[in-house]
Amino acid sequence: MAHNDYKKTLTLPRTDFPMKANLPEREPQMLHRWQESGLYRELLRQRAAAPGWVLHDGPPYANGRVHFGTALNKILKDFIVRSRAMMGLRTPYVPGWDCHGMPIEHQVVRELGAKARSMTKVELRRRCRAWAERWIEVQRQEFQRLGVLGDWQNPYLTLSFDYEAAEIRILKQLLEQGFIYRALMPVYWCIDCRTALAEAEVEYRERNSPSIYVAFPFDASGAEQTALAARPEEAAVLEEARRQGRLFAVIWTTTPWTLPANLGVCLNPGLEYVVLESGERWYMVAAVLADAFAAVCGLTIARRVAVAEAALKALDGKSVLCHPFVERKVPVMFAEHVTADSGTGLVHTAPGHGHEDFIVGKAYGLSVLTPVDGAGSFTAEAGKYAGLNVFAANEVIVGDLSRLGRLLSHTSVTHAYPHCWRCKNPLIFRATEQWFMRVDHDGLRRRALDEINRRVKWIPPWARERIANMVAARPDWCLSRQRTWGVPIPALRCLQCRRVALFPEVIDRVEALFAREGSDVWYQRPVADFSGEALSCPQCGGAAFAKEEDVLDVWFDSGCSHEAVLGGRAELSWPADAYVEGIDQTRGWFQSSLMVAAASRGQAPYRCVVSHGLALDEVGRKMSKSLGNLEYAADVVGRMGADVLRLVFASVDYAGDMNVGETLFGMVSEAYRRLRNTFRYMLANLYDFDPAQDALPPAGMLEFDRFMLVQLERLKAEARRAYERFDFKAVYHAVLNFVVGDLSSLFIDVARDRLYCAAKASPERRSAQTVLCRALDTLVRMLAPLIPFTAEEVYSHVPGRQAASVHFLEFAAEAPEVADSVLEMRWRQLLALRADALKVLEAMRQAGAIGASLEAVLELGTTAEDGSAARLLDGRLEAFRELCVVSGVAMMPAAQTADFAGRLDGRSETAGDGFFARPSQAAPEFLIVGRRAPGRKCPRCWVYFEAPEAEQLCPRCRRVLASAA
RNA sequence: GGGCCUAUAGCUCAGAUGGCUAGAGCGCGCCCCUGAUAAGGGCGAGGUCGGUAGUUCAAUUCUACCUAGGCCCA
Repeated sequence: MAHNDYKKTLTLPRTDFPMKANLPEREPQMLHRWQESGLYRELLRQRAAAPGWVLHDGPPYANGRVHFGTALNKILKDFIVRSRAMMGLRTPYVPGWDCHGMPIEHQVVRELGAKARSMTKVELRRRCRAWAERWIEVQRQEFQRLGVLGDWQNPYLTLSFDYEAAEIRILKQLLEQGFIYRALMPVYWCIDCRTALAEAEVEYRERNSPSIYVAFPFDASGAEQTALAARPEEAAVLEEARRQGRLFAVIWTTTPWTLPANLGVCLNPGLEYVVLESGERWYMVAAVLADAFAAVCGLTIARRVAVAEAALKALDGKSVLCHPFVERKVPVMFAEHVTADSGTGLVHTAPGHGHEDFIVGKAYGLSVLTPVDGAGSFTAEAGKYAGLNVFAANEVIVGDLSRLGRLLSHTSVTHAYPHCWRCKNPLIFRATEQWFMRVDHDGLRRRALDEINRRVKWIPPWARERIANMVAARPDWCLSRQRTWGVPIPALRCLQCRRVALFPEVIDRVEALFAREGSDVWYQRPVADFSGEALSCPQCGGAAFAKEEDVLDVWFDSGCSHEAVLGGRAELSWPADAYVEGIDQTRGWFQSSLMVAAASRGQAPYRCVVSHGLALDEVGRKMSKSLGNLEYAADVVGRMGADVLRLVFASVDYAGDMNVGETLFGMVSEAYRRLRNTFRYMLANLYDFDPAQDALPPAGMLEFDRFMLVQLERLKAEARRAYERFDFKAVYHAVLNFVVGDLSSLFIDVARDRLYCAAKASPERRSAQTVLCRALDTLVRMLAPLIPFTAEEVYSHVPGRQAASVHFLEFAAEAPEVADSVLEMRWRQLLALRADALKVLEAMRQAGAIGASLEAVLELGTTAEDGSAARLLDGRLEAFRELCVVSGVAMMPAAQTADFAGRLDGRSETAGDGFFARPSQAAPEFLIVGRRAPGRKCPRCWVYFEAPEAEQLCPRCRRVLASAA
């Protein structure tokens, strides 16, 4: 036989599985097949009897394409749903969309331009609906393309009739329970969008504001005051100053425009105050801020008199101050929100323009003055400022203060100021009539906190404290919006007394009509269809009503989803097992859902909340259109495939923000190729293997192969634990380490000789194949939740398939029978010895003595006198030879070992005529010597051997061929 | 200003109750193989574990403060 003919006698790898993934083309085909075969439905059918586990989808906003952030969220959800399914659970997943709200209305109105103004609400709403539906379709396609498995044919939409009806039903329930009230209260107000905004719709941006110190004169005409100073002579001086109009209380503000609405000045009861003499005037400020105040206002202080505590107390609630430019006496009040951080320790208070101001004002019985309309212009109540825009008025007011001698300092500050999240314009705080949900009614806040702290599991754990802090501090929820695109609040206004109210019986009719015809009916039908015949105003008995047209906050829409979706679908259940959203939803959906559920059901709507960080760009900047670094999922998927994008998200720690860029993509693409190729190699060596027939029981396998099975068990357990705690990066890294470290560079390298050269059905080859088959089966299941397309493709080539799709399977079962700690320990030692042997071989290679490792033989010596070390290799010399992939391994006589030890003389390596030697680092009693292999290379297996010239092949290959013949 | 969080090799991640020369994969450098081949293998160089102070026989691991960054709030 000619030399190169022996190749035909080998069992070389063989497979159709392509090395090149070509995911952008292959994945859509796979997706099509899944859709055709109804994979999602079939999976649920197969798990029909299994315990359910529900991830409730937080609805993305139906506007725009799917970018990295949205993709990250859906992919994490898919990891979770798929991995729970592979734990044997029944995991229905109903995706949803948030369809109402300002962003859509904004876009639609902008596109319509001037036409929008002449449109009826119903027409405008029709456009908004069409807009939302268009984007839902786009996103639906894009989410599916990412490989996200769910009920895409029947998603939930907040604009669907039944959803709107459910939402109205919850509103009614909350109303009847006493949570809903209407009040005049300061709220964030966007003068551009002309609507109230929820906390969650506010974003803080840097803004330049005026910074002014304003003097409020003490009322000179008033009756004699309590002595402000303790010492009689000082008190007399101050009283004299007051009578002459030379005594002032000083406040600091950055919103001059709120001064027309000023109704008082707040002090902190815990602070000490002083009165400073400068020129003719006396100024009252907090003691600790006195110097800073004087410096800012450029005042020279002649005298400093402490204000007596008792005198201060006596001022409480008394209208002893004059408004700086309006004919108005205003009281001194005490409030804890006043701090000594900045300003003067005295705070100008306008109940119509500030939350704390409102609360203090309420406590002191002040009215709520709001001389500003919805467009941000002063009303007649503001006197001479009527008609002015509030921000434009700043300058005018400052000018007036200056003329009147009330302005002590005028500079500007740059600070974080609330802005509208949609139009990005600065907001104002303005009291308007709004609908609210009362957070402290019926112990709601306490119950919500109880749920947060005791019942719900938070991942990562610190998310608990965050939401708890927020809920503990949150104000009542402003539910109403003066917009068109939303679920109408079915309130009626009495035409006689103008009182606005919600009536349960009206809501019942509304609910029924919404369920049948959608919420447009509110605008289409006459009021009588809702009010019924007998309705009368509880205040005045009036019987004529008009419809109010405020809509519900979109956060209330989505906050009801647990009820509308989990409570309304047979395959789902309440509460959800998990909510999974970005950490920003702590103030959004996590909270709105919780408030609604805790109020209506007394319980959180979720058992567990997983929150993730933001997807940032390569250098850690937030992705945004304006920066031009916004990446769309579809672009990456079209370039690299969904599985690579998914693997990217699987590889990083989602608890924090992630820098997602080309570096990461490059790295993960490489890892993907590595995984894919190893799969390919495993498949290629299993083409003639039927696990049912050919697999060996562990007891029948080679020691080394059994050791590999033990490693595989460890991986299995690790991955399972990682999936259980939603730690996908741990799965990713564990799998990659196993594939690269244990399989590719170790097992495959070592077992290759057996796979290729041993007889096809020989135990040593079947043993190796059994390892490959079990590893392949385990890995393909383990990775299925992360890379569903590739896993399916691999699985379709796996011998002895048990299901039509890998996604119907469960994670590989544990195999406790392979555990063998003695064997494991022994092979760890052998591997350590191998690592040292490889260093010897490397030294030989560097010196040009060998190329391939089979060109070398090794000799092992042991310096341990009792010979215990050598026992490690007892009967395992051939196994160790395979492990090192050399042509021979032998033990050295003691005398020779001593000779080498002498030559080494403590050095880490030595070389001489035809040998390289080094002591083992792992097991110092061992000494390893490498030499060039004697004899010649077997043309079949490439192992060097010594034999008479007549023998072409090595003894092993001769045996193999003889047995085959 | 307040709350919560993060900071380990160029990159992505490990490092349990504090304890030997801090690990892995990728990338990088050098080399090998050509029967996984637009593959595969070996060896190697990379880290004062954000900084400072403290507790301790001993700190990446505990405490305080600081710096940088993130989210949320004022």
